[in-house]
Amino acid sequence: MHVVLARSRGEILATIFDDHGILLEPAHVIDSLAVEVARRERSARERARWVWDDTSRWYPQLLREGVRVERCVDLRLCHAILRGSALTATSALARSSQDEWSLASPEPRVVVRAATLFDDDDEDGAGPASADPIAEFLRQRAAVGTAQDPARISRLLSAESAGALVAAEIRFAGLPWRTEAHESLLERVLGPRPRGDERPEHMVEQLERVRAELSAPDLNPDSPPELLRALGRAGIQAESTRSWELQNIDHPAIEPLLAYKKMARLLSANGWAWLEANVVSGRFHPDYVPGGVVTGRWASKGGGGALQLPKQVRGAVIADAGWKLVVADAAQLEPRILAALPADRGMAEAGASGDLYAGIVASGAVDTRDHAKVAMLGAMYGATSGESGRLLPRLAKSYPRAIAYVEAAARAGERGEIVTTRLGRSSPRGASADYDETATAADVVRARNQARSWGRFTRNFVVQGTAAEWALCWMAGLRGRLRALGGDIGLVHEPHLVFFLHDEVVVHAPAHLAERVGEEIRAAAADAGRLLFADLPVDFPLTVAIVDTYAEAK
DNA sequence: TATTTAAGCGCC
DNA sequence: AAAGGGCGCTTAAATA
Repeated sequence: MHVVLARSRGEILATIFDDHGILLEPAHVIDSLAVEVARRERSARERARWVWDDTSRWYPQLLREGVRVERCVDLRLCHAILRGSALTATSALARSSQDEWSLASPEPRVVVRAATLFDDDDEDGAGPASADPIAEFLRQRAAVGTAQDPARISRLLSAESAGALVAAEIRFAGLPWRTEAHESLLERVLGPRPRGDERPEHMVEQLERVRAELSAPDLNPDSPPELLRALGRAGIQAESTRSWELQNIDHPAIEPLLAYKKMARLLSANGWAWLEANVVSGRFHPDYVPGGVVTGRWASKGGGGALQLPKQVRGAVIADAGWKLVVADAAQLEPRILAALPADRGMAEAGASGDLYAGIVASGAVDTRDHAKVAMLGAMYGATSGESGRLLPRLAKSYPRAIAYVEAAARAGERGEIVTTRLGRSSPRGASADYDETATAADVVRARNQARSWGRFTRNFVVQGTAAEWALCWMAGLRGRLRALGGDIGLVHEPHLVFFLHDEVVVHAPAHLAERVGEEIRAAAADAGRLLFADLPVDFPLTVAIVDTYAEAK
């Protein structure tokens, strides 16, 4: 059963359809959404799927009222997939022109109130909310119906929508963050917190060494052009001031300079200011954007930088007393996806031992584990030169199916065609790099480079996008399993997801349930593998760590 | 002065 | 070691 929710002049309307899309109850006003949702969610018989324009506009309020939703359809996210997918390209939806459903989600206003984060829901705001969700719901069902294998795209839509629920729940619950631990880390690395915006002590010390070694007493190291000039005057010919380039230079100024840069990064990205802005009541609330990346990966927004939390500060992520963090990481996910996509049995076998790269060495394709890794990265990203490019042919010889698969994706992109992930997310169409007889040699070169660059994108798209689908299925399944394990006593009282990082999840769990959480995470990973690849002999092993602090994992 | 772009670096 | 895919954020520099 589907319950389509709409807002109209301050009221909430529900329209109910059965699983075949037949109208059961016409639109009627709901007095209290939380009461209505809670009632239907309790009914084992009904199995409601809530259909709404945008999960981030509906679900946070329900969570604050203590109500969880098992299943939903996020019309905006599903629309984006259906509009672009090769599997539904002939549908009316895909052939229609851009409309309000194609637009990005409007910015929900967020205010800090009483030391808690709230979304300041603008209930009558513009955006998709003003469009008719019933018409869109029916249009999307029709689009799915045009697919040759509707189960495939349906699975993707379910996973995408479940991901939106997960993102909202993670944001609501937050990642346990110990301010004192973070502060003591900052003091250890940077020195005491300075007044105002002065440089911390330890940065000043390193900077003075740099200035002395470069004979540049007034150097501002935060200005790349100025730094480059100072280096030049000291006889250092650097192309840029990037750390990895400076690393190779033998000069007494380099070591303190790199130390300074490292500290400057910590200070500006995750220093005291970050802590004050992003940690509220012992929780960091990641602001994920499901489907925010073309490949289907999540993006994040806001100063929290959820997807870029440096390893350096993860020691501040500490489980509550009596609780544990269960950290699980899908080992070598993308190479395994690459093996699974074309059912490359040889590569799948290489991964069966647990270390895919070691397996590739054992098969004799390359000599060392490092070579295996670099060669695989080259296959997935499209290396054109260097060691990676040289190793690629050896990989192609041993694993022709896998390499042919990504090569085909690259060629398709170069021809201006779209490519599609396992479950049916398609790449955008690249700008065609055509040229005619009037083109100069430079134009031709430019067009060719552009085509190759787009080919590297489509090559990576199928792997990264399918890996993202796997991760969505993994989390969606895990979410259900955790709720069952927790006994439905409330999100933050049960084991619950608190962090996600492309191929890694963190669950905050009562200590006595931590072992069982680990088992559920593994079971969910096995389910995800089957959801994407049925009974193909490819497994997706995990490393699972039960820890008190995130820094202990890996 | 305000906004946009580029450099640099963090994550996968 | 630093090539090749995807991001977001902060700061400084460039532009309006």
